[in-house]
Order: sequence, then structure tokens, then C-alpha cells
Amino acid sequence: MSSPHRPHQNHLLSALPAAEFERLAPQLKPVLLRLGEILYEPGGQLQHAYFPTTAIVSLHYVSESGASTETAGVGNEGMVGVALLLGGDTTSSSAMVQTAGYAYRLEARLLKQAFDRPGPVRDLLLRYTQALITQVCQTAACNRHHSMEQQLCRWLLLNLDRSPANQFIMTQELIAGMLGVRREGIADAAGKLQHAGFIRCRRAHITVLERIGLESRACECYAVGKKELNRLLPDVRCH
Amino acid sequence: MSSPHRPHQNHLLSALPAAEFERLAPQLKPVLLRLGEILYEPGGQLQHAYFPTTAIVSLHYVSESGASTETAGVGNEGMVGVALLLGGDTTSSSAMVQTAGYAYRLEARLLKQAFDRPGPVRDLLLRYTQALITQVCQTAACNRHHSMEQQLCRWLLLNLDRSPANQFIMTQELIAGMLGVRREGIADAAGKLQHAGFIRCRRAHITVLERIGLESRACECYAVGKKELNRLLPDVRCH
DNA sequence: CAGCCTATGTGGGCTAGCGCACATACGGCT
DNA sequence: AGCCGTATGTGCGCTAGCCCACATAGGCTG
Repeated sequence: MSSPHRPHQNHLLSALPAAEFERLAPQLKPVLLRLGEILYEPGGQLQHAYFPTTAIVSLHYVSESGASTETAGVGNEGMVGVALLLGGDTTSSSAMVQTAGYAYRLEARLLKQAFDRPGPVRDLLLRYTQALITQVCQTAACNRHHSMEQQLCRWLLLNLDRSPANQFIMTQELIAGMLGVRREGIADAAGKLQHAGFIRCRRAHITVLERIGLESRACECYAVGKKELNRLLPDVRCH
Repeated sequence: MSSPHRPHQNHLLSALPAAEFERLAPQLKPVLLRLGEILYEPGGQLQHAYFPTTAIVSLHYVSESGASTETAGVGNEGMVGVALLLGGDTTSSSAMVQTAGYAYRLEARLLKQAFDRPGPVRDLLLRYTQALITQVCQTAACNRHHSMEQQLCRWLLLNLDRSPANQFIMTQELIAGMLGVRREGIADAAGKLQHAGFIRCRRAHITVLERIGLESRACECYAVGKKELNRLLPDVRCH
């Protein structure tokens, strides 16, 4: 059956050996995440971890002045709530739902329990943590050196990989907020990509027409990051 | 005795319970790290972890075009080689010695062994990993939103906390390379700070005269990051 | 179908930081 | 002391991205 309620749509879950998966499965609760929903805020206690299937979550760092930047995104390739594994029960980041959809939720206590046992679950989660760190490092470098158009292309591609469709339902303002830039900047960059025929923008919709085009204009960060993810989580199918 | 060869000068090591420390101590080998030495490069196998005492190591992400950015620094508050814990034996970052000094080196195999046993060593290392992630996230946001002068102040303060003295032996060119900006930019920002009387620049030397001044011109990132580090590693004295 | 709210396109002035090109000054060396 | 290599100060033109202000145009609601 093709309901959205299949844990295997999350690549981390599907990479687990059958026995481990069966043990975890009854504890996973499918939840619908709504656009804009905050899964956790800086300083708050994390109650659950989330394994997105169709939802996409954005991890930000929000500075005092209110300016915010996405440090990493999490979709069906990952898990939200790595801080639970690392022992600080809170994070200084916040996690916001960027694309509405489904995720499987696991109670913090149960996650820790699964993680404390040596074995494939722990290994997988640790490797995912490294992949996440890599993504954040890349974002730091990308923020410093690459143009807005390059960053937008990278961002679209990253999220395309996490999406079942080739269309995002999302305002440019929201994207700008994610990347920590001005809306006008995104409008400008998106305009160029649209002229080139790579994407098509309608009100609150962005459709990707030519993926190759985006890849050619993205900075290397996208390709490098994807390669690294595949290296770290080789048993996980990324499309 | 006040030789540089005391593991306790590293805050992670000194935070371990005595019994754990004694177990690890014979496996720690003091090494002198020279300025510019590369501890590991992207893709290379990590052979050792390092616990700096007086040395400071800079973790970078180097992009294809050669442009590089520091994603985090590691001094006596931390450890170089977190990737060993996470299971990818390599990293996509590189680690370079930014301030010459001493560190204690631990073989990768022994580190993993200590980490695999549940207990304080593992908990501490995991929490340190989270602190490191926080630092990288901050760097990403800081790169996006804050001025060069603010970032320079943050960088000086971070490294001051890791230094026994109030002086850095280091060219401005090197600092620029770390931050991923132009040398002239650093010269400019440093010039302003010098005019204000906060620092004093001689050839390849920067002396901090008024720490408070730097704090007032740094972005919030410094204070927030330090607070978070203290929260995550409360048993570790940061001065 | 008409009205309104919100999303997107566009333009003008401004600043930080870049790239380049020198001038200068420090400090180790013979 | 004098030399020379390297570190630092400075200036100029350029561009990306900022802030602000407004024009347009989807698309939902009544």
C-alpha cells in the first residue's frame, strides 16, 4: 500500500537490519507536520526525535537580532533531534517545518535506549551525525564564499532530493528566511533561473524544469555534500 | 612541576573522574605541534585524536577553488578528531595547527575503545561533540550576518580563552586565511581596534590590551557560544 | 465577478568587502 | 651598521547584496 505511513520511506529507518527495524517499529508514531510548525526552539527540552518521510525540516540558528540562518536541512534522509544522542537535552538551534508532510516520531527516552545499545542503530545514528556536521560545515563555507544564485541552486537541489515531486509549495519570502537573505535577493536570483528555463515560479510555487541546469549553476557544495552523504551512509538509498 | 606536559591542562581530560583518567593516561603521548602542521586532510585516514594543552588547531572546510573557511577551532577545551567517534574514519574537513604548542595524542583504536564503553568518557566526548556542532552552526550564522570587525573580535576572544598569554604570534595574513577573508580586510579591522586601544599589532604579533573592548565590539556569537560550552561541559573549567 | 490580501517583480541609492597595486616599516641576517 | 625579505598600512574602482519604496499580479473570499 502506498499510504504516506510507511517508515521505510525514511532512509535511515530503511537502512536498519530487519530485526532492529522490527524492534523499533512499534514505537514509531506517524505524525503530520504542518508548514511552519516549530519542533523545538533554542533552550527547550527535546521530547521526541523525528524521522521525516515526506516532510522537510529546517534547522536554524537564530541570532539575538532576530536574523536567522539555516544551518542544515533534514528530510527523508535523516533525523531531527541529534542533540538527544549527544546528551545535551536541548539545542541552541531551532527546528522548523519547511515543507508540510509526514514523519515518524520516537520518544526521546526510547531513542536514547536504542542508541545506548551497541549495534547497527547506534552506528547508523553516529554516522548520520557526522553527515549532519559535514552539511553544517559546508553551509558555513558556502555562506562565506558563494553567490546567492549558487546558494539558491544548492538549496533547491538539496530539497529536491528530499521531495517526492519536482515542485515546492513555498513562498520566496520563506526561502529567503531560511537562507538568511532578503526576499528581493531571492526574487532576483529566481528570476534569472526562470529566464534560463530551469525553474518556473508561480505564486508560492516553484517548479523545477531542468535539474541539470540548476546543477550547473550551483556551487560545488551540493555535489560534494551528496557524495559525502553517500559515503557515510552507503546502505541508504538516496533515490 | 609546570612543564607543558601535563594532560590536565586539557579541560576534557581534566574533567574525567580520576579512575578514568588513570586508565587513559598511559596511552596519551605528548607531542609538539608546529605552526602550520596539518593533522589531517580531507579524505585522509585519521590515525590519532589530539587533546591540545597549549596548541590551538583550526578546522577548515576547503572548497574546490581553494577558498577556505574555519568552521571551528579546538584548543585546550576540546579534542581534534571527533570524526573517529562518529564512525566515518575520515572527514571532509582539514585540521591545521594555528598556534604552535603541545597536545596529547591518542591512537584512534584506543580512543574508539574508550568511547565504546558506556561511562563518563563517552558521555563527555558526546557532549563535546555537541558543543562543536554548536560552534560550527554559530560560525555559519556569523559568516552570513556579522561584519568582519565583529568576527575578528569573536575570533580573538575565542582564541584568547585557549591561550595562556594575551599575545598571539601570528600574521594577519594567517588570520585572514582562517576566517576566509582578505588580508587587507583584517588589516583594516585590526587597525580600528588598535586605534581604539584594544589591541596592539607588531610584526606577526597581536597583543590584547583591553579584553572588554573586544567583547563590546564582538557579535553576540562569542558570549552565546561560551555560555553554551559551559552548559554542555559544566565540569570543565574555562578559566 | 469584484475586492482584497499577499506574493512577486523592479528600481535607486548605499555600504562592506573584494581585487589589485603600491608605499612603508619592522626585524633577522651578514 | 646596512640589506633584504616579509608584514602591514592605504588608496581606488568594482560588485553583490543591503534597505526602502512602490508597481503589479495571482488567487481566494464573499
